[in-house]
Amino acid sequence: MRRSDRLFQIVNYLQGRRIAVTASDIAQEFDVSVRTVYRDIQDLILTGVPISGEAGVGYLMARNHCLPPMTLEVGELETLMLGAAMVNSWTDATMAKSARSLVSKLKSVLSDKDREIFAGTALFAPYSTMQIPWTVDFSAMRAAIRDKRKVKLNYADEKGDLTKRIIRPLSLSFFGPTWLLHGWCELRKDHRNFRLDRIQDAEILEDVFIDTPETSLRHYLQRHGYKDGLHD
Amino acid sequence: MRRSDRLFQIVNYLQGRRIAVTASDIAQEFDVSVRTVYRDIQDLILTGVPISGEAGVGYLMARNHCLPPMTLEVGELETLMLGAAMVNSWTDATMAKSARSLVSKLKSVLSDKDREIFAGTALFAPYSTMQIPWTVDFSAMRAAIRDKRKVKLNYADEKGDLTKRIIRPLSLSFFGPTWLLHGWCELRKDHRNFRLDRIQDAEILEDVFIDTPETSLRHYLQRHGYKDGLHD
DNA sequence: ACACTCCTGACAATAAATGTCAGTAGCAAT
DNA sequence: ATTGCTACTGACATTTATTGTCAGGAGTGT
Repeated sequence: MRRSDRLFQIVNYLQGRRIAVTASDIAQEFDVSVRTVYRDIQDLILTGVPISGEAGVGYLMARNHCLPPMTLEVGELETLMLGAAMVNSWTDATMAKSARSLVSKLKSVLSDKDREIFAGTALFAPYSTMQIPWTVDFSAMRAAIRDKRKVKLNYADEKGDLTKRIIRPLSLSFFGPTWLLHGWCELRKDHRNFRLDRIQDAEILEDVFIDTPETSLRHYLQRHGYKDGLHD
Repeated sequence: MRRSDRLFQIVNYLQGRRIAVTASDIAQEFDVSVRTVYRDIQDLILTGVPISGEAGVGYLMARNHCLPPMTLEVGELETLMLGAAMVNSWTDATMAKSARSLVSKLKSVLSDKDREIFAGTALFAPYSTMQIPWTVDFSAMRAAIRDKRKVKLNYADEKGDLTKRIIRPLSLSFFGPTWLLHGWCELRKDHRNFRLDRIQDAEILEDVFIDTPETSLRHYLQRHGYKDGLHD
């Protein structure tokens, strides 16, 4: 095994671990000496990989994703940049921040010639006056989806009629100029979509839900033949 | 210089060249022997870099972009995937294809654990019934922008009134649920934006334009304090 | 045929990486 | 304070990988 391959695999190994890993563990895993592990870790840190090590504890690494060298075509890179611009303009402050740091990282690894090409691509996704504003906390809602927390909504339908309901939030979908929150509605006992701009109020509850086949996102997507061309 | 660094730099060197480059050129550029160059090229090809070599000619490489190993946070990778989904759903078939191949490449380098995390992110950008359809050839328009070709438009404004005008196309901007073509309008002698869905007809002309300070995109962006947070 | 290139194997020389050993330091528990 | 458990570093002999030289083969165009 080439050293550069081993370095890459050490990073993946550390990321797959939730608790600290000692140099001795790594040495055994990769069949090298502890001294070599110390050298490898030092080189990884020098190239910017965020590994922290504590005497008596071991090594820890934040949950990042290391991508190996990749070759992208012009169109793919344009997709990446335009996509980031769209996320920056059409999601919330948290995701916008991620989009900006992603672009910043890309720019730092692209050559000057590559950067010139982008200046000439002329594809933008600016902040848009056509956006319909929403007051829901996007990140909090995402956390509720992830942690399977029920949410109490005050929702105004297209006629302006208000309803209160408890839902199991399952996903968020971009329907420019707005977003839809998809969930299982306990009031209607069925799947429903809610436009973020029509949610008057959303309270994340302590109640946690467990997916059943009927109430799950997977079930809904399969039943409706979900189509964005990217997900399986 | 480490060998892995040199390999990466050889790729960048080849991409910066429009005509074939001999092993001898590369050897001089990097101060190594020709035999070493042959070995390096072979290793690059083995790892998937698309280099073609012809006896008597030299080496050629398609205009791709090689990214070195990168470390992305979860949010950045989510941005990337959601962005690709947005581009897939809200641009044209050409860019959608690039988006799909980008996602495919990413999936092929992500670990199984990483892929699980994405299954749980629950952020989508499906094909949307709210999209306002357009008949303009998006890719042809992008080519006109790139090649600085004037375009003859039949345009219907919001009242439905038709005008014919010749413009210098400068950029495309996403204003979900539609796109705007920005250009210098020769009829109005000023910058104008045109919704793609209101363009009845667009004919790319053979006439080529040269930017002047007044008519350029740069000028317009500076004058209007363009804001998307990603471009300088 | 000649010129110009890519390509490969073999091997001595050079460079880089590795493992062993010794020593230093930090943190927590006893 | 001592012990146990770890991270850390330098030195040096040994091992491994890489490099350059040399020789030979092949393809394309003039």
